[in-house]
Amino acid sequence: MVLQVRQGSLHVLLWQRAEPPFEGQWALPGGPLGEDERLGTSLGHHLATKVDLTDIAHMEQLETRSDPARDPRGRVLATAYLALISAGTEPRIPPDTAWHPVQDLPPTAFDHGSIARSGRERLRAKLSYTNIGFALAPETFTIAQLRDIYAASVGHLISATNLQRILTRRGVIEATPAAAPPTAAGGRPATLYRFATRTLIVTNPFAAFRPPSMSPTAAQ
Amino acid sequence: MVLQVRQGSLHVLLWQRAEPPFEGQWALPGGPLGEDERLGTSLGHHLATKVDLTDIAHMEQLETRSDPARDPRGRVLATAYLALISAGTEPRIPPDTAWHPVQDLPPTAFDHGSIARSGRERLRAKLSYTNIGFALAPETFTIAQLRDIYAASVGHLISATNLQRILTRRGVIEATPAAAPPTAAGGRPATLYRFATRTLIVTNPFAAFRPPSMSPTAAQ
DNA sequence: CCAAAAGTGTTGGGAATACACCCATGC
DNA sequence: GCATGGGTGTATTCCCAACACTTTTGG
Repeated sequence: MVLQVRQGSLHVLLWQRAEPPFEGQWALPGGPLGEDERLGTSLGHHLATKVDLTDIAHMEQLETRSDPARDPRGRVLATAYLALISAGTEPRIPPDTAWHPVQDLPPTAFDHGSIARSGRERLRAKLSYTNIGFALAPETFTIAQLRDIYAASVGHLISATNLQRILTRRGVIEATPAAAPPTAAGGRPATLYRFATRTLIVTNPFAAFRPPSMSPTAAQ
Repeated sequence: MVLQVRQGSLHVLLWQRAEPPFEGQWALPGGPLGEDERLGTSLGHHLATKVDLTDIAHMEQLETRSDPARDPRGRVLATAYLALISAGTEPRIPPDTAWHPVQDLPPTAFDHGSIARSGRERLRAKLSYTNIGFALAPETFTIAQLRDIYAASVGHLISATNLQRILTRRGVIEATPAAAPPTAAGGRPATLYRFATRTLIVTNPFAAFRPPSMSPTAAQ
């Protein structure tokens, strides 16, 4: 499943089925596994060829669905992946695909609605203890932009003030020398930030049960 | 993969292969998926019939491995599961299987060593933000016993004092009226505790980015 | 009475929220 | 100057680790 923050809310790319089963309903892009492929590279090929998606900022495996009744044509196993695209990039997509808000899905084929919701949960959880936001944000961004991306992904308001402090204290984002000019309405120019690393890193490993005498200063 | 805390450390149940490939090396128990089964029930059947395991306290899916070279005989997809057994139960197991400490594995077949380590990581993480300890602990237990189980699973010392406070504050464990008698060396009798619920519950959902004005008191 | 084990009180620090306040720009 | 948006200072709260201290048993 491909997720992107668009117009202030989290969207998933869906493909409208032209044939039964589930004709006319919306499905996640994907396809059968090639004989000598891994699941991840297979999905990469399907996304590139079918929906012309090549600029995926992060991809990870979600879960494998195995209900024998999930496909009326017979047993089909499906391994779902989470793929993220940075806000602002506008991939060319075929006419039978469209972006849909995850919190307001159209009728979906198979168990794809449930997969989309579980992918959203995975993203929401990882935003709070990893740097996975790098895959949703553009190369550089203002804190206000990043706050909107986080808010759209987790589904509730986020304080820009605290977001900046949390992510800088953890070393997830860093300021660049550049600044974004204010709009016509005025206002102070916003510092442009970037993610310190653009590969997935767990930044908040221990919610509790820290090892003894692993003081936060020693953790540096 | 079946995990249990035994003799103060986390063990995994392995089966010694009698035939090539990987003859003599140790593999995770499992087997092919039946035509009309789900992955989870299939694994349940394999564990029950092959290694006589029926008392699994918790099971969840880990990940699906798809490297075309992971099995020299040809392409085999494998979906790994994490299955936990309560400490103290002693399942009958066939003679060609044995418990091995996860931190000191024998030579393993396929990618099963890597799967075992990733399962341990999943368990370690979930211990800190869910009640998953219910699946490793017996029905009732003293805090000292629970501390040993947690320490074996996460791999470092745990303070019984703080463990008790954290888990009771979160409502994960609760005291029973009963107490365990002290040993011959004396000492105050230990209160017996139990897990409030014995199904998986996320108890620490927000490591950061809590919704606004969701005060911890209002969260009750 | 003493050793041993369990449990409670208490202190200190780090992290996160909330909010007041200051900064820099356009008009 | 004033509105607007960006950023910092700071108080409060909560959570957790650490450790001292009390409780309850066996010998």
